Amino acid sequence: MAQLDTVSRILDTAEMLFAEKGFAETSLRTITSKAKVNLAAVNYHFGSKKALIQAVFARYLDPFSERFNEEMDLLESRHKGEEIPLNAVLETLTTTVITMPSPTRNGLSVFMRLLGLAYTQAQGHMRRYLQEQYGSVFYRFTAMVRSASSDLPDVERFWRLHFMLGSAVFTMSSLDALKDIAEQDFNEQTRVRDVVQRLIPFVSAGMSAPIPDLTVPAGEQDDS
Amino acid sequence: MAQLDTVSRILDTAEMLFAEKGFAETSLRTITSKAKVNLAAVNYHFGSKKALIQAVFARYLDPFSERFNEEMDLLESRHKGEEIPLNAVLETLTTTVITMPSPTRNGLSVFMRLLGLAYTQAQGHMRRYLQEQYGSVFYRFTAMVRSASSDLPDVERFWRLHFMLGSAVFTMSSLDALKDIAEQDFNEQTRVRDVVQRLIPFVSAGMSAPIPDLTVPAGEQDDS
DNA sequence: GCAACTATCAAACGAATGTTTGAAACATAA
DNA sequence: TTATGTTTCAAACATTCGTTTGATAGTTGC
Repeated sequence: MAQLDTVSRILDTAEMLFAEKGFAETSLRTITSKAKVNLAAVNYHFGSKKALIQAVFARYLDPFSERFNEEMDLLESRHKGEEIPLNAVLETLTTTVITMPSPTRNGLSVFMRLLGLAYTQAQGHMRRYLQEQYGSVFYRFTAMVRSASSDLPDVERFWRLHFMLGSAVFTMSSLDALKDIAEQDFNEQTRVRDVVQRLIPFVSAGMSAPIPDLTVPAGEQDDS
Repeated sequence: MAQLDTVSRILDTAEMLFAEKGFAETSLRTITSKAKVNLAAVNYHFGSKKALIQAVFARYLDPFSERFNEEMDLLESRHKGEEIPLNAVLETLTTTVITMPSPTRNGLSVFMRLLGLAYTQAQGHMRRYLQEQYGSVFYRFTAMVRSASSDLPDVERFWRLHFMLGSAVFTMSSLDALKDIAEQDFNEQTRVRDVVQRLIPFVSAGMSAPIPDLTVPAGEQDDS
């Protein structure tokens, strides 16, 4: 019990601080002092700071990817054979995100922020870890998007998928700041699920936008 | 000459390394050794690391915001009195970005990557600096977007504006990697302007997507 | 040519970081 | 109890960081 208590106190505090300040900017001393555990506890229980970061992610992503896989199973079984509309695919993702029970009481916004950080702050080890650990879930999702937008040329869909990802990741990673601004400017409390539900029609419309004409106006230089 | 050489060698190297690894992860020693200048040179010429970071941004953003203001002047004079369509506003922004001469040969992707980092890695001083220094340009842009989408509720536009920004910054900041993948997967050379021209209809469609219903299903908890 | 200023440099400073150590406290089972 | 294994703890370790220092060279103005 004692070590479990220590372990999860570290995880809870680290998660909070990482989401708040980023990984490099959060020191083990800050974590351990705020968690009221000894400094050496992190290295004892996790091995290293890197391993702690991965553990924080794993606590969210393991149940998430499992649930997301189940939801995708369900979605496929509901549309057996027939084509799955893009909106259904997107909604499966977002409802999984929204209804995910959180390990801590911090809820969705911490998870979002962590995901955003993972993408933007991750150099090397983190990106590799996420790829190896959760790459297959992501691949399955993109495959569903592909068959849900079979009318799109492959190149076009490739870019739009990343436009979509960009909206999500970018918004997530500065979600708290944006929420503050929004609440200040519009006197209206914004819930995370609201942001996610605003995101859906946006990216959905973007995905089915008219395909642009890429003809280059004559006489303009090429910058590859 | 000698000090200008040192100053710009520092700026060039810092810019490259910042874009590559982030701000906190890039040490002055790495910068100065790669730039072949003395370690103390940064503090001598810039005063501090923070000031160096700001100088790197200023070298891009000063000419950019100036040009962008001019382009917005032009756009307004072309639509004197009448309403400016959203697409025109967006295209003004993107063509300014695309045609911006870069201080270094790194080009657009470094600039975008820096912008992305500024948004996601910036705690405190950087965000404040950008706000104080270039807030007015950004505000003018958002004002144009506002009057170009006057049918949208303010809150909705606020979030969509950031979705839009997210697509752009995220895509552009990993543009080199994405371009490589795209060329490898689709055997097709992609120019930066192509990506931008794909981006426009995407975000444009997103901006005029149907407004979502944010009703909370009964019996679900509130996580703000 | 001398003075005043500017720029470079090696070296050190103080603070902060992640990690390791070895002893102490605690728990578990024989 | 005794013995074994696990967890906590204060302290120290070895790096690394941004910054400062004081001496040395280089340049400019008179």
